[in-house]
Amino acid sequence: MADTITPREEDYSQWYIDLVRSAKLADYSDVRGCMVIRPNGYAIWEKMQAALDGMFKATGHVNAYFPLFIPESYIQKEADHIEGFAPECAVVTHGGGEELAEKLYVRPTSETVIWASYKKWIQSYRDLPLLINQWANVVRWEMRTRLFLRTSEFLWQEGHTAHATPEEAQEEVLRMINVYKTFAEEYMAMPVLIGRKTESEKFAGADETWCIEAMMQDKKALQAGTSHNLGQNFAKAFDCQFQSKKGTLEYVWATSWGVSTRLIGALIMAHSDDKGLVLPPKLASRQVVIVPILRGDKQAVAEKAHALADELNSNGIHAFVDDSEQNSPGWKFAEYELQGIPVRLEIGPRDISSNICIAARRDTGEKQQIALDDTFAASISALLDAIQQSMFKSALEFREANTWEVSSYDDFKKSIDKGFLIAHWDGTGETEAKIKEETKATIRLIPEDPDFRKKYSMDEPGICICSGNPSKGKVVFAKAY
RNA sequence: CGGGGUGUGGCUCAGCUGGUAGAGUGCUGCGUUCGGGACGCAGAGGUCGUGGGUUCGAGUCCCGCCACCCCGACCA
Repeated sequence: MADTITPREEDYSQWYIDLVRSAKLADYSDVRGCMVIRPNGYAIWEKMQAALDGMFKATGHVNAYFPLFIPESYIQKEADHIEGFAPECAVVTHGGGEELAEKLYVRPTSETVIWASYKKWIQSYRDLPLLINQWANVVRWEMRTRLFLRTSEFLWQEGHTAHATPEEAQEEVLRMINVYKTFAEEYMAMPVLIGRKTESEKFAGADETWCIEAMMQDKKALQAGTSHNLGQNFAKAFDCQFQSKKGTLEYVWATSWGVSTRLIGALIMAHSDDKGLVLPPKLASRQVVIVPILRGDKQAVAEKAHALADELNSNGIHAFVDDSEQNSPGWKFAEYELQGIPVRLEIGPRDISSNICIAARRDTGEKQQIALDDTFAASISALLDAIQQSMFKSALEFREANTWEVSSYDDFKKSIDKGFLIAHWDGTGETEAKIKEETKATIRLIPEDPDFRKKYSMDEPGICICSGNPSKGKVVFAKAY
């Protein structure tokens, strides 16, 4: 037997760790809180990068790269920013054997170093908008880490844009949070709620933070992406002004937005099961594994398997054959299920003689016969599409089945482990903090999707579940990662 | 930072009242197998986290240190 995975029912947290390690997605490193992303895990990140990068370019953004090291004086320029990030920064004090005149912060995020450049690049309204994205690693010295979900160093992308008007900036904030939503739903097959963060949950240095929130299989919430409206905060901190068409000097309006390797954790916790990883076909670098049953005329079986793989690959489906004789077919079935390959094809002598093969889908485990005629590639392609759709559908059904409206605080406290709770809130930070203190639930977001708001009649005024004060509308509470 | 746990072949771990290190799995070779984690035979592989101490003798007992993991408070 290979590694065994703790069942989700028994210990969800241990299941997650067991899965990450036995599917060879990541390993712990010898440095606290850091992980090695193994090829199986990195392949998922590469697929994510490719899809997102295409979407960023399609919305007019370009890539650039800014330095890892940030002078201490930069970090200190924006008051909320330093307050939010300084405690969790790694700081370089020595270089080349000598103490540095100014400490260098290993970037926890790049607003400051980027705005130092933007100040030099922006003089006129003609220089705007400036739409730049960077793929990079960042370091945050978190107190408690968890593979993919929160590591000391992680990979991400961060978009940083500069605009001439607040309206344009806000449009950008919404455009990008919607790009994330599209990516989460169409590629990750993971439904998300879109909305705003409360004052206490927003990004350090932002006027407003938008986010997408997903529900994991243990019914906890995970923030999967954020898009911030930075107002003129960083422009003022870095004295970045431009001359408008009218000739006046004005501060630039800014946004920033990012998603990280945390998405891999989200993907795992949204779909995978006790047998291992379950990957949506669009994010699987290997979509189909062909396992030949090598008996009888072994060579003929192996050749047929390779011919099928070739046919799939030439139709844009990523297929490969495992014809090694070291491991039995049973071993291969289990191994590729662990690795989350969406479709497995079995082909043996008796299939060849009846001109079929057996297809097993990873998400449901269902097996079906596929005809080996000129409809073959189209059948597999349709099967992959069906898997992608059905994964999204079941995740959505799961979220909907675990979203509840509650109207009393007693009910709220009793229901908090049951998923997303929709309840009235008086809008104050005090109440928010009290609820968090007493129930560990936080306000995940103030949803903006009109259909969602309507479904739960979120715009109707009411009474705050905790304070009993008037509430202008409902928000979504949950325990979160 | 508080609480808990663990450091012994690549991995997971066993090792009792101290006597000079073992299993499963993985790995290498050969052969038989192969439609749900097959089997036989033969091999390779360990300064027992680290520094001291007790002892004729320490993986085991004592003291210190280090590291990592898990559960909480903080965060993407």
